Amino acid sequence: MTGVAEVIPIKKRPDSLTRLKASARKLFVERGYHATRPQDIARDAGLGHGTFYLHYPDKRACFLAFVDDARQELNAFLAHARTENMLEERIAATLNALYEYSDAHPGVLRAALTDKMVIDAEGAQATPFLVSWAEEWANLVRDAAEKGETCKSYNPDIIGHAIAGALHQTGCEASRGQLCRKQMVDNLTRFLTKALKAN
Amino acid sequence: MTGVAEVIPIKKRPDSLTRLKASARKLFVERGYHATRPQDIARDAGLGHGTFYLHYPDKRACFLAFVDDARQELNAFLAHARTENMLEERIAATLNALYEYSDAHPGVLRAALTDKMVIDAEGAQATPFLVSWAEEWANLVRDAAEKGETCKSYNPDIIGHAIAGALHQTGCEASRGQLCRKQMVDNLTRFLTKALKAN
Amino acid sequence: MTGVAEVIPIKKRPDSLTRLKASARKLFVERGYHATRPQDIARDAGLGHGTFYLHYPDKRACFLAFVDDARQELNAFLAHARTENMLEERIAATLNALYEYSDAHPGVLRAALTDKMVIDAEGAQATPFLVSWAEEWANLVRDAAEKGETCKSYNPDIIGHAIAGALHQTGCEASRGQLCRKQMVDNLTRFLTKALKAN
Amino acid sequence: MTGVAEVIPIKKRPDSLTRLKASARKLFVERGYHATRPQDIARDAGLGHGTFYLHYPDKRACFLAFVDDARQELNAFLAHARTENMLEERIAATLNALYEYSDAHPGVLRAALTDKMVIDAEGAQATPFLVSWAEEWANLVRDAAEKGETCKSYNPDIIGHAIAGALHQTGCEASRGQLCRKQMVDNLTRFLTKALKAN
DNA sequence: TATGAATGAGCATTCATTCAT
DNA sequence: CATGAATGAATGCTCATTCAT
Repeated sequence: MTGVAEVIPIKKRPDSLTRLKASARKLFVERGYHATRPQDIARDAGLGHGTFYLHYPDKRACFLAFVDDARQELNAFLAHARTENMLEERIAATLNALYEYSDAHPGVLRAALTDKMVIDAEGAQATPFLVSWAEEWANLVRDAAEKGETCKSYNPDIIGHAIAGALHQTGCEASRGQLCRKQMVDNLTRFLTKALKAN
Repeated sequence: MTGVAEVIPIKKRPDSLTRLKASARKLFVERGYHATRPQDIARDAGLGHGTFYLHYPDKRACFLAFVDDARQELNAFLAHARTENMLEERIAATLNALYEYSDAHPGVLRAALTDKMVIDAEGAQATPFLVSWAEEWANLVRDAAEKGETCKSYNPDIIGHAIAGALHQTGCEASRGQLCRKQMVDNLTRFLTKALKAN
Repeated sequence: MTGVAEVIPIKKRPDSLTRLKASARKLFVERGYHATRPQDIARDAGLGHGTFYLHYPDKRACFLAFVDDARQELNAFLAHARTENMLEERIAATLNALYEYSDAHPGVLRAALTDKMVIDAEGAQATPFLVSWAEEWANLVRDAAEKGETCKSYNPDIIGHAIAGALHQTGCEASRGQLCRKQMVDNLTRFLTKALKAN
Repeated sequence: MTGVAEVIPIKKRPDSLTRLKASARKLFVERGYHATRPQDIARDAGLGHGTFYLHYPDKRACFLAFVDDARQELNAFLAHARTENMLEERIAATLNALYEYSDAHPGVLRAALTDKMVIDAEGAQATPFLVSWAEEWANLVRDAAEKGETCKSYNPDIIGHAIAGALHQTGCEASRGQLCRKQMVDNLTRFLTKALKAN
């Protein structure tokens, strides 16, 4: 009530974009792209639905922004996993980071990995999330091969896609609570390490 | 009017359901679920759009029927692969069958594997295609483990999902023409065999 | 009630397009383009608003069709006026036909002559109604000049526009009931004849 | 804070109303009434869009003010034309003034003469621009008739509307650059003079 | 069995206007 | 005076589905 007190809530309440983002994420995860109306997002954020269009040109852009945010968030989680040295450690660290993210943001990856054809039969999402993910695994495989840690006769691109797909699918099942997290990391680490390692 | 008369036009033209199925498949593959209207399917089949509802209660049922047909078709392709004895042979045979099917029906798997949330936020597809596929791989892993061909410490369900996901993702990329079919079968066979085999 | 009776109402009731056209005309005349919603037109026609889009791709097309119908209708009225020989007679006949049409369809010309910028800031109506009208008067002036009936030093295009504008404006006022029809035809006939005639 | 201090920034920059007026005119001319949003006007004027409502109660009022300004501006142009004595001179002077204004403010007349129904299906614009214009011509005709310069058997109101319409329509075409200005004044002066003069 | 005109709930989006700062 | 985030009624249009023929 005094001038002094007013200093404290520097950011009194999250601004509308922040709230829209949170609501968009929540609803895209819960209901999927097609079952979520811009109006629902705005209402969930406690805003009039005109406000939605103050921040996004259209619904598609909002979804794409959600995907991009998820991508960056996940990258932050995965970043420290890349510092590991040994292949097996790197795989384990990556899987752990991945499932940590999944736990922290249940369903987000599943929603964000939605095939772009679902959103827009024509449009071109810069690089579909899964593809960029596959590329990262391909690089990991390539690097390891150069270091002699990995069987050299693999085509890294193919293996990259295979790994990305395996993780996506197990992740989806995990997010439906069908599979035990700990076991999953353990099994997949051993599975991938065994498949990849040099000898 | 008599049975005799009916013999003549032995099989003039495929009946309407058959034609609807073909058109539905074509359009679901080309455009995806949401961008395909019942009307488009009927028109593509050369039928009035009321006829669509003579054969399907609604659009969702039509899509589900399409998925189910694809599942059965694929199973027929995969059937003889199960007769192989050795793990590696079975894996190679399965992959070959899978990609043969993909070649014969480009895009069908991709479309049929559409996440059910895309179709219907609430509804429960009996068993999602990918899940049933994962189960089959889980069984293969379980069987092989019993025979001592496979590392016994894997949880077959987890590994089943991982394999299904890997195949789905590589299959999608293949259907976009990004990866070479032959190399893919070779790489994946070696990758999976190495990951699975006992020692 | 008998089969015989059923032959009589060959066209039982006007089909939906006919009714939409009538309602569109009525509402465009009464309220103008912007204050008329496709839904209003359909409702006025006793149809669901989806039906509107069975017949027109959009509201603009419906308006343009209305304008075109009016143009053709008016042309039919004007047709016999062209058979007259002497300039003064032709002018008088044209004016009479014009105001007959205006009486038969009050407000239609006013609405149909709506500047295209009002409908669509960008779009290009083939030939705006008033312009095509101006061209007809330009031709009349040109013909008369060749026959020596008219002062030859006029630029027919300019004069054509001037006459079209004069008739449009007087027609608008007439349709608001401000000016007496008979007097108007008489005054304008004399005015135009005097302005045009050779000597 | 004192009157003295206020003298210094004599007229730093046009005040906001002036700038709004200029932007409103520009945009109403370029895009028409319906395609111009209050927000566009304010932004074009370099002002926040709340400011618009400090000066006008609503968009309609702004448009009406634009029309009124144009009317007064044009009157100033036409004023000296009224001082001419002979009918033909007065007509020529008026036309010249009119087209001078059109050149100085291209498109303004066209926009300002927008039929009031376009702005507001119900509302009553005090006196539509074209009507007041027609009245002025009617007065000119009446005056000339009293002086014996003009054929007395015309109804001045009808002729006034006819002339106003003719000038409007030719003006529109001129503003689209279809007709030559000089020729237009010459042709119309002769046309009107011939039509009006006593004998 | 086949048709396609008709339907209207529903959707994405716009825009004139308000009001707290 | 000035601002611009916020609003929500309103709009043009789509599409899964029905039903009279």
